[in-house]
Parts: sequence; structure tokens; C-alpha cells
Amino acid sequence: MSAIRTARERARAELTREIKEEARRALAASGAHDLSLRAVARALGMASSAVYRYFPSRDELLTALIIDAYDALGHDVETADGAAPPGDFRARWRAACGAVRDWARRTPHEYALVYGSPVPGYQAPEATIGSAARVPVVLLRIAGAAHAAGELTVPAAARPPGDRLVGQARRVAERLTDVGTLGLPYDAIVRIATVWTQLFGLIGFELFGHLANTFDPADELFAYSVEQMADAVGLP
Amino acid sequence: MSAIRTARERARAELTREIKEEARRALAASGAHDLSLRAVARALGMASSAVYRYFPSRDELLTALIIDAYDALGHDVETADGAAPPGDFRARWRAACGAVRDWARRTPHEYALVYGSPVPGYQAPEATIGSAARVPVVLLRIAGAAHAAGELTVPAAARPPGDRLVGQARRVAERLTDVGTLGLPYDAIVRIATVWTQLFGLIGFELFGHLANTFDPADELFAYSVEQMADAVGLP
DNA sequence: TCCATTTCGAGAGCAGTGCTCTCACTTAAG
DNA sequence: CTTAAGTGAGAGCACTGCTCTCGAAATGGA
Repeated sequence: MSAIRTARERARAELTREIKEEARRALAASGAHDLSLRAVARALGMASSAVYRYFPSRDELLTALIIDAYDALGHDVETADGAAPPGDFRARWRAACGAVRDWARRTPHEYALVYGSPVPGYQAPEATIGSAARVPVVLLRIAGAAHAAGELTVPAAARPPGDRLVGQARRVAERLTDVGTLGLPYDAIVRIATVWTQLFGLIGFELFGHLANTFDPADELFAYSVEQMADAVGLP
Repeated sequence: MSAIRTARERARAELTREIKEEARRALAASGAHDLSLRAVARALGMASSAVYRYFPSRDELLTALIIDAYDALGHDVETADGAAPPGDFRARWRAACGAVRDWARRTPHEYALVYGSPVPGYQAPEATIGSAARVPVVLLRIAGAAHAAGELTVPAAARPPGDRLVGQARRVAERLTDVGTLGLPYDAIVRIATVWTQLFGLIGFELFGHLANTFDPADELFAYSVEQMADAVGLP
């Protein structure tokens, strides 16, 4: 985050923002598939070739939108968690999960962009992982707080996690010790991983129409799942 | 399924199959985004306009591939279930879930086509629902068989499903009474719905790179999840 | 057997796309 | 003040989905 000095840099930052803004509008209107660089340029009254001064390719533009989407979702979830009573861990859990669903339903095309099929040929740019981790970090933080309060009782698994799985969980914990997961038992981390996939699996199914004609208004199924997930993690 | 009479009809069926075959090849090579009708036509040595005699649009071609993908996956899962000892319900569960993952890893682009972001504006064509239901039907059938054998003990939920959720589950059961779900309690159906979303959530995360650098070889996390899911449904 | 009807393939063409290149112009830095 | 870098516009390339027209071929009834 360097300060903006020259007028040229200021103009560049401004235009970069405007391009992303217009692209996000087009994305919300008709999805990533129909997002056209030329249309964005047209809406901004500039030549299509000029946009390439700011984003080297269409995929780079989409990647920028992906990072922004991760951050927007992360912000919503963190805010929802923060607004719940700190000691009511289940309320925090409900708030966080509900925030994910709300964001997804509010901006379905952005959700599809981020959690749907990877757009080009699958890219995992390093720049995204920090933003992408914000949601699971919130889930881990809630469980960590419950654990610190001595109120986390992970239900016994029929079969305990294997050595490699525990190792993976430990590495996750080591990477995130600064976000409130201190001392979180490994099986709790594994459980959070599984319910994390469940959360996005359900939301994805709802958004992409896989629940049509069965659990169509998915509100109750979602609420039920959230409780089941909280139980699986061991929240009181 | 009407019998093929004339040579013209035979040729038409043959070419339709060849187009789909070539399209599937292109899909596997570079994904739905890069699938080009013209390239398919070129590979088949025909004019691009001729393909439109067989598929009215690119999206219609993709829809045909979607139905085929659902059926291929359904077939694999049904076969895997059938190959397991009928009375070992957990083994059948493992086999079915594993078959889904195996198919997804074997044909990731087809998985993305079906369970990733809906491609254009997505219309959920009626023709797909029958094929799409095959996987959940297998899961329901396994639970139904366990229930019939008196070995299904759905764990008590912290909060029972609400009225509307039970109603949705009942309608699902009514629509599927002919596939072995007879007498399956509604809370079991709801549980299967939630673990169904969990199964595809996990596989989607694995395929789309959301587990990179954390649970990267996802084999153990998957195995653990499958057991957790079986527990949640109440399988012995 | 002949003939009208339909089916089909091919080619041209339209509007659109991502992206590259060149050329003038403006801004910033030495 | 001069040189270098940054910027915008336009033309152009290769490609896309899709439509239309036009001959050729297969089909089915008389």
C-alpha cells in the first residue's frame, strides 16, 4: 500500500477501480461467461485496447474480481460473527454461516465465479489464498474460542482421523496460530474442514438449481444443516 | 426409443453420436468454456453450419453432454453399489460415495459442467432431472434397505426438522416410493439430503482447488467424511 | 417408375469476441 | 529542456456462434 504521488498514478488507480466496477456490474447482469472486455470498455467510453493497459487479459480481470469477491464475502462473514454475542458460540456459528448464504444469494454470479467451475484452465494465483482463507478462518476462530472457554466437545468419531489427515490438520493449525486457533484439537480442525465443504456444497446446490423441485425454498434445510454442522464440530 | 428404420435416420443417429463424442473429447481436453462448435465440426470434417442440423445451438449440445454425464455418473454409482454386499450397508455407502469421487476425478471437466456453475443462463431442462436423480436415489436406496433390515438408527438431532422441511422430505419420498425408499423416516431423508450436499461440496472443493495447500491429497479427508456422513445418516 | 417433398451439407456472411500492433500524444523524470 | 515512459485510439488478425441461401440427395406417395 504505497501512497499515490503523481496525478498519473492517481488517474490509473481511479480507472482501474472504474473498470472493475463496470466489470462487476456486467458480471452481476449476465455472469462470467458473457463478460466482455469490449463491452466494459464501451460502457466506459474508451477503446477496448486501452483496457489492456490496466488488465493484461480478460482472465486477469476476472482474477481481480475473484479476489474482491473473496474479500467481500470474508468481510461479511467476519462482520456477522463480530455482531453476535462473543460467548454464544452457536449464535456466532449461525451468523457466520448465514452470512455466507446471504452473500451468495445476493451476488450469485460472483459466488459462481469464485466457487463454481474455475474459469480459464484453472489458475490458483497466490494472491487469492489470503482472501480465500477468511471464511474458514472465521469458522476456526469460533471453534477456537469455544475451545478456549472449555465448551467445545467434539463428538467421538466412529473412526478417528488417520495420521496423514492429522498431519494436514496440524499444518493448517500451524499456519493459522495467529488467528485464534491456539490449542484447537486436530480432530476439531478436521471436523471444521468437513462441515466447511458441507456449507459450500449446500449453498452451491441451492444456487445452481440442484435442489429445484425437492428442497426448493432451502431456508429450512439450510437452518437444519447449520445446526447439524455445529453439532458435528462440537459447539454447545 | 423407437426403432431406426431408414438409412437416413440411421446416419443421423450415427452422426449425432459422433458429434457428441468429439465434443466430449474437446470438453475433456480444455473444458466447457473452450468448447467450440466449429472445432468439433472441423474435427469431423464437416462444415460448421451442418452441425446445426443436429444441435440447434451450442448450449443444446452442452445440455446433451450434461444428460450423458449424469447418466454416466449414475451408472457408475449404481454399479458400485450393486457390487458391494447387499447387507453391508456401510460398505455400499462407501462404494457409492467413492464412485462419485472416482468419476469426478476421472472426468473433471464433465463434473464441472454438471456440478459447477451453470453455463449460460441455465434453464434446468426437464430432460435432465431423471438422470440427475440417480445418485441421490442410490443413497436413499441404501438407507432404505438398512431401514427395512431394521438397522437404520438416525441419530437424534439437536433440533428436529421443521414442518415445511418434513413436508419437502415427504414429497421426495412420495415421488420415489418405487425405488426402495418405502417407509424411510422423514428425518432420514433430510439427513441424506444434507450429506448429499456435503459429498458434492467436498468433491467440488477438491476438484476446483479449494483444498490446495491444506488437505491437498484429499483421500483421507474424503474417507473420513464418508464415515461421518454414514454416521449422520444412521448407517450401522 | 416418376415426382414432389423433406432433409442435408456447404459456403458466404454478419456481428461479435480476445488480443496485438502501430502511431500520436501527454506526462514524468533527469 | 529534453528524453523516456506511459497512455489512448484505431486498424487488424484469427476466432467464435449463428443465419441464410443454394444445390444435391434421400424419401415416400402416385
